[in-house]
Amino acid sequence: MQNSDGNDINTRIFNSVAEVFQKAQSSYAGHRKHIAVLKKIQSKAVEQGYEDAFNFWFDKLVTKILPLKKNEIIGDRIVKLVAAFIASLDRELILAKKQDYQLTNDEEGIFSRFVDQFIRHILRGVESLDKNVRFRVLQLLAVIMDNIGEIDESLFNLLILSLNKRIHDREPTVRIQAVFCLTKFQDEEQTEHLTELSDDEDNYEATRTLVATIQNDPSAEVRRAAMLNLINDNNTRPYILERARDVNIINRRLVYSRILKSMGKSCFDDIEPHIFDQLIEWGLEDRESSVKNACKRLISHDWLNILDGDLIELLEKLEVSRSPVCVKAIEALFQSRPDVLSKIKFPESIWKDFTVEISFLFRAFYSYCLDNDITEMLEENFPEASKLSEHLNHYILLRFHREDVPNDPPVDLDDRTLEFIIEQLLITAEKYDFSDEVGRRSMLTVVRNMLALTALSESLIEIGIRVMKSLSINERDFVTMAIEIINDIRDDDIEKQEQEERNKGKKNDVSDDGDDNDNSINDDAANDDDEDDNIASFHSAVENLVQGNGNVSESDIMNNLPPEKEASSETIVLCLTRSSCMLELVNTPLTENILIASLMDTLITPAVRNTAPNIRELGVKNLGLCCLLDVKLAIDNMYILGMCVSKGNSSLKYVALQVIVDIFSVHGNTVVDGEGKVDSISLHKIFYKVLKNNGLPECQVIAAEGLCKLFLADVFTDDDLFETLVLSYFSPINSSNEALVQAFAFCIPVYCFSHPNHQQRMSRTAADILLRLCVLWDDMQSTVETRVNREAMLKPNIIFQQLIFWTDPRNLVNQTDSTKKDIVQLTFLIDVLKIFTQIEKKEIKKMILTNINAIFFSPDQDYSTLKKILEYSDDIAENDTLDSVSKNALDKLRNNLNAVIEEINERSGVQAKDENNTTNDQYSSILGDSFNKFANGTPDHSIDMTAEHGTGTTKALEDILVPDNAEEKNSNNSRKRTRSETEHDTTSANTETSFIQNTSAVTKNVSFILPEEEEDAMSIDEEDNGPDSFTDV
Amino acid sequence: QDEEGDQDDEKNNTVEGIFEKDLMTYFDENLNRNWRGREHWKVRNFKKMNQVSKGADLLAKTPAPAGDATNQNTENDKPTDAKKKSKQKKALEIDFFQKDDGFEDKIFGPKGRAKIDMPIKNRKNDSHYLLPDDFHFSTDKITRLFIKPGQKMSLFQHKRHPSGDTSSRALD
DNA sequence: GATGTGTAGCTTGTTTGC
DNA sequence: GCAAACAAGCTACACATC
Repeated sequence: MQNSDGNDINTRIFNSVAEVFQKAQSSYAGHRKHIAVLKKIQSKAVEQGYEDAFNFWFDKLVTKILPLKKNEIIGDRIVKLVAAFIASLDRELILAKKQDYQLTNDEEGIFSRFVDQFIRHILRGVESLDKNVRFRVLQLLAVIMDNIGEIDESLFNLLILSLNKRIHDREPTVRIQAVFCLTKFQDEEQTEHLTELSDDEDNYEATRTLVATIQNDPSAEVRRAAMLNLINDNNTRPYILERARDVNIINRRLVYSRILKSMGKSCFDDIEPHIFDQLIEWGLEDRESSVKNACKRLISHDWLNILDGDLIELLEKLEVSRSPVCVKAIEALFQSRPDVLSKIKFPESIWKDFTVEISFLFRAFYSYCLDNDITEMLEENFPEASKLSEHLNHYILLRFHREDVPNDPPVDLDDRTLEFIIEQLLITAEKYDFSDEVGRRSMLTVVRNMLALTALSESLIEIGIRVMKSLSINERDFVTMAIEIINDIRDDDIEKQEQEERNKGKKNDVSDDGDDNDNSINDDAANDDDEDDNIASFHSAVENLVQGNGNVSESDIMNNLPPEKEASSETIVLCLTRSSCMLELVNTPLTENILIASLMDTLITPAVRNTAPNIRELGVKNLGLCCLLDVKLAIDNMYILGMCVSKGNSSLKYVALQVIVDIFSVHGNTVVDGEGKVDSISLHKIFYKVLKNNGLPECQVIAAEGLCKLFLADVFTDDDLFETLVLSYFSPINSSNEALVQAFAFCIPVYCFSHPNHQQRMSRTAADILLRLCVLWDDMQSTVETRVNREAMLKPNIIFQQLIFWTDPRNLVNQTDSTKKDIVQLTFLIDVLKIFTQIEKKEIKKMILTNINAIFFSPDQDYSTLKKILEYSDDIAENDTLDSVSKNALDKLRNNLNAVIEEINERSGVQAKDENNTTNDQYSSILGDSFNKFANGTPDHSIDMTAEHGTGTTKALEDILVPDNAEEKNSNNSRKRTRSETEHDTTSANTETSFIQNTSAVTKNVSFILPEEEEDAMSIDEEDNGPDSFTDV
Repeated sequence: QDEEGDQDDEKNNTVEGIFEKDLMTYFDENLNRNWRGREHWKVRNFKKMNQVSKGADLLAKTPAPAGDATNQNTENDKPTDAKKKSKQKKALEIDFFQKDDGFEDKIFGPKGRAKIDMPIKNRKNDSHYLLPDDFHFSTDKITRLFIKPGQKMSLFQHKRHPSGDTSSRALD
């Protein structure tokens, strides 16, 4: 080949290819043509023996687009061009092979050499330092992956190696492309190497990598790419569907709008039932409406259409009796598919042939029509009440007295099914129209008879009682009927026992009951070391305090001898279940409800004394429900309830705690602190202890939620207890108690934003909370070994942000124009600035300062307070050595403050006459008055409040205000010292002692977080007498 | 200013007591996204009261943090700037005819292993980036009594006395 | 890590085509 | 009559910058 000719051809190839690229970069428009041209250039080059030259220049030109950013459209166009070119070559080859053409010129070899060279070329950039290059390389690989034919093993290995590295690339965009590439290897590997489906390590490698990625990649988009491209088979499906709870909204939505939708009918067959239920529940209960809507659409649109609009079949697939969320599903369906709604009919012919699905539809349809006032549909489909009761009775008979049913139904329904149908009918009945007296009476008879059945399940008891309530004339009528049923059940049992005794002879058989009780007592002992003592004191407490137990002696109870004619424990449970369901629906005071008082004597009080845990718990619940109806009863039983919480086993604790909270919710503080009453401090201590005890997480949640309720209701107003509450939210030992964290995450902001007084309480305690947590965090960083444990603790900057948000007056509801003047957050800031010097770690100082500008300032706020903040921050700026970031933040704060203060000065210039002669301090007194005449939460007010609650933490908080050693050394700032000292005079006589107290308070708090070191350290109250204190009452 | 005063009066007359429900939905909606709490908490505007309760905006339009006034004055430049930027972007074109010999070396250049990989600690996450169980705390849940869920307290009626012993009277 | 800007992936509403 | 196609507008997340 001649040199000049060679150069000429070489150049011509370069120019031709470059020209194509040049044109193709500006638009997708001519791509078809460009590809044809490229092919022509290639084949001509090959003809002339310049195959390598073509490949060389092609690769060289593609290199040019590698550094282009992700969003650069030019890059995408060239990538598309390359992909289309390769795809076109590949397609031609396949077509040729199929049609068995003679491949004259080794097209296959040309193609594979081109591809091989191309891939090897761009792989040179796969580990480039430029992230864009890595991105483009993998993007190119991803788009050509489907069309590269067969590649040799060394290249294959190189590719896999590179991809497995890039799946851990620093950049999410690169990882996404790596995922795209890897997905192309799944299918091939499985078909190539897998004859049977197994999770054999080597063969499943790509899929395994993708599964690891879908779960562990920090980027939502990468997980999304894996989710949408992972092969969907029995092995991988759980990992894909699990993404219905991905933290990312889009990923969750895609499970419903893409994954499940595309699965079509196989959703019902190929997904495990419990996962299927979960998916529906997650979807319909999602916090995000878009996810919820996607799920609703899937069910009511896609799935219903798949099943040709057969609603019953859809309900079958949803397994309505298994998953309670189906109620929501069908509601959504009714709402979005009026066409379906109008087709639903309930002719009388099917009334006796109800199935699970039909009965569910019946109940849901009725509720929907009722809620939406669709009277014509109600009239058309639902019969008069007497008919309903007749049908209900039919199914009750089938379930409980099958022998009495004359004609056995064609289909044999099992007990569970029948109970479900009965439940649906009862739910319908609760809201049914019983204006027809005949219908009402017949339904009442049916329901009363049903409630007398001892084999009735708990859910049917509950709904049965509710129906009875709705049928009753008044509450008295309702209570009478319920108690009649309860008495009958008990009397029957006693009669039965007597009968048996008469039959068998003697009472030799102490039977199972006694054994059961013994066992359960042993169970209790396992839970608590000193359970025996507890039971003793428990019983004596019952003895002394439960009303109307005059005649039973302690020894009777201790010996566990049932009084004569006592019903069996099974029967007692039946009675207690019914009575608690009844009591839940009663509202008239006990004084007007003599029957319930008698129920207390005959059923409830003995149950509270019972040694069987389940009976005792039911007894306490019943007792609690009665206490809600009578303040006197509540007062009398506060002590025993407190005992149950402090000495009982976990489930008794759980119930009793709920009862105490409910009593407070209903009766307020009248139940404590007075003659013969339990004092509130003791009860506070109980709450402290439960809240602290992370061995019983469920009880912690009740304590937390309960305390929040009571604070919200302003029943509790103690600052110390409140601080404890907030501290347990942030405490790392509770970080794994999700329910607790979520309770606080909801309740604390509701509390803070619902009333200025609430926000002020937060503001008063916030700085101390922050300081304690900073100290703890610092401590944990140095002492705790594992990263995971260290990360259980929130970083101070997050805590600070949170506290700033909670104290921000702009978040208050019921805002008035005085909100702008609110200084509740500023007092928090002042407290923080005061404790700032106590913080030693630069790191923490930085975290506080860099967030300090989230504080809200406005010229409407109190001048002297703003001025004070400025002075404090000036002090810090002068005396602290800060890194530049902290300093910038602090300067920004000072600038903002200066601007606001300046604005106040300007405004007041109109009012104040001789402003030139007035010092700032004088200003403060003038403006302080005039600017705060509307604001309730002035600094004076908040100080008053503090003084009012001057115990425990508050003391500690005041102590914290005292400057620490470092401050004293640095005492050239006389102004600051003077201020501190002045304040200090009002709170404590001796600086030295205060300082010591302060350190001890901090230490003490540390042990609160790590309770194993000091048992009662959580209780900030200094003089906690320990567990026995409650018995001293 | 006068307008605000009037609105406030109106608020005080209408809001008191009546809008317990509105307050409840207000809290439910605004705290919806922060249910996970702790590290997943994010600052977000507590704003949408207008839509929740009919006319009365219980939450005054939050005054924008300092510099509110400056927003409207000199804003003519910004849109043009944006347009310029987008034009500049579109103007980019590659000269495929230019042969730059050092180009490939720059791109494929030396491999500085360190920076291009994700830190090891980020490669595995025990949460698997899944949400925790949702316990669905809501105003509805917390206003109900524990053992008598049919009975609800009214927690959001605004009461005068912080001691408030009788103010939490439970309602049906 | 705080901040501001950009953008993917919808959602909504309207039009157009089969 | 329904679905596809399209623009306009929205929001959570990602990216960029300091």
